[in-house]
Order: sequence, then C-alpha cells, then structure tokens
Amino acid sequence: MPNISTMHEKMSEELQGSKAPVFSLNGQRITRQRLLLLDLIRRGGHLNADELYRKAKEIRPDLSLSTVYRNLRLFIRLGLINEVKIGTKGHRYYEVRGAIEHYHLVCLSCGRVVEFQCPLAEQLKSKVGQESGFYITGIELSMEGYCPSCKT
Amino acid sequence: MPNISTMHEKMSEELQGSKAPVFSLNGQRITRQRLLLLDLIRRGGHLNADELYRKAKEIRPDLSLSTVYRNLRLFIRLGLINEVKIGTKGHRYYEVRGAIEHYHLVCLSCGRVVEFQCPLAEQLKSKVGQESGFYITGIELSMEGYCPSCKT
DNA sequence: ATGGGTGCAAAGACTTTGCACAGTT
DNA sequence: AACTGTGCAAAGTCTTTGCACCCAT
Repeated sequence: MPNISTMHEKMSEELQGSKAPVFSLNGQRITRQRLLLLDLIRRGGHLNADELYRKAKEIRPDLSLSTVYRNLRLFIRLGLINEVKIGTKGHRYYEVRGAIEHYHLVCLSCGRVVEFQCPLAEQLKSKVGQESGFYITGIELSMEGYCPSCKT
Repeated sequence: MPNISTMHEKMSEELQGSKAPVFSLNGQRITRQRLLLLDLIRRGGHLNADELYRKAKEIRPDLSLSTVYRNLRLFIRLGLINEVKIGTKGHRYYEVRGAIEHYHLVCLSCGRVVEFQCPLAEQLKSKVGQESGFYITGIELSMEGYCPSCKT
C-alpha cells in the first residue's frame, strides 16, 4: 500500500501541464481510486464509463461504479479530462485533456477511435459566430464510418 | 374523424419530396397518430421526443409515449426525418429531412436552435476519409453558445 | 380474418443521489 | 473532531419491449 507521500508524488506527475493548485484549492483529496482512474484514462485512449469501471475493477475489485461517475465529473470540473461524444449515437467517452484540439472518427464495425485535427474548425467557429451573432463556446465535431481493416 | 381518403391525401402531402412508395412497400399503415406526429415535427422545428409527446397529447390525449418513440424510429427508417444531436450535452432532436445539408447552433441560455450550412463539412469529410483510409458514412457537427439576445 | 399499430406497464441502459461508514487532515 | 471520499442501493432520466386489445385492410 503506497503511503501518502508516494501518492502526492504520483499525483504531481498526473498534474503535469495543468493548473497545479486545483486540488489543494478545492480541498480535493488524492485517493487511490482517483489515481487509478486517472492512470487508466491516460493509458486507455478513449474509454466510456463502463469500460473504465471494468478495467479499474480488475485492479481494485471493491471499486464502485458511482465512484467512477463521481470522479469523471470531478476530473472534468478540474480540467484534467474531456468528455467527448463520438459518432451519431453520441456515446460518451473520456480522454485526458491534451494541448492539441482534435476530433474523432470511429469505426462502426470494430469500434476503433482515431483522432484527427481540423484547422478548419476554428475558422468555422469564428465564421459561424460572426454570421449568426452568437458568442460560441463549444463545437462538437465527429465522424463515423468503416476503418481500412473493416471496410472491405 | 377524418376518413381514410382524407388521410391518404394528407399523407401524400407529408410524402412530398421523399421516395413515395416507402409506405406501401413496407406495408406501413397511415394512422392518425403518425399523421399528427409528422405534422408536429414539420411545424415544430427542432423537437425532442418529450416535447413532441406533450404537443401531440394536447391534440390526442390518449397518445402514448411509446408510440412517439416507435414512430420516430419508423420515420427515421423511412427517411422522413433526421435525428440530430445538438450541443455538447448531445440531446436528441428531430426534424423533417430537408434537401439542404445543415448543422446546428444552440443557445445555452434560451435554447433557441439556429441552422447553418457548412460547405466546408463536405470537403472535410472527403479529406479526413482520404487521410485516414476510412470510408466515412456520417458526420456530426454542432456548436453551442449564446445568441444575440442572451449574450449580453 | 389477418396482421400491423397502439396504450399500458414493465424492463433496460446509463447516470445521479442519499446515506452510513471509513480514511485524512 | 471535522470533513471528504467511498461503497452500496435506490432513484432518475431517457428509451425500448412485451402483451393484449383495437383497427384498417
């Protein structure tokens, strides 16, 4: 069982590149569950809540699904991860918040998710904002289809 | 109570611009519930299942929510309407299928939905398809923000 | 008469919440 | 001691499904 200083150390790693004082500011605690979940999201690419739950349960069998949901909300609030809705079915996936803005392409057959960048999206945002008079806060862009292996 | 020839007439109107024989082909029946629902979707702009249910219930109080859901699925299968997921919350809305491909912009304050066209989206689709090797079947694009009246 | 359509209620998938207990500070 | 975080179970939201009855063909 890791002691608390080990945890702090690990959490510092987790916090690389994000606003450091968020945890202490909000009085949020660094728990094993949280470390585990963040770690799995970081490794796992694109996971939904249930996938994350099952993976985490392999390591901590006593972990509960509500802890997963609660902490996903927390991580989002803290800006550590993003929730993305992929494909026309709009399922929710989670991924670490990276510097590069990107969008998603999902294979309808095997479920593989590919990220792509889209410089046009920013242009689009300001163009649509100008023409509509809206102040635009968010953009949702994803595509779906069949990947090279599945499309034949 | 409208007789069946009236209903056929009305349904023909509904079918303007879509593949006409779909109903007869599939043996789908023209019912008052279906006429009402299609009519409300046509008038209503962007409705979700519950909004549609409540509007329809004002006219036919005995209508059930499952009929709404069942017929939304049906209309989608027949190509009469589109299901769109708007905003980062990904709520499902329904609208008549028009000729012009368009996307949606929703006000986070008043809920107003504005349609916009995006010639770039088609380009984007083929570009992403080329670069990724995917065969792309669907694209999901929407934005959210605050409309002119709400943004101050 | 036949077979699809509807209302009702129940079940499903996914997510949130209330509560008592456990672990940190 | 005070308070946050967790597990568990219950409740919530949105959608689908099973079944008996109804109605159009």
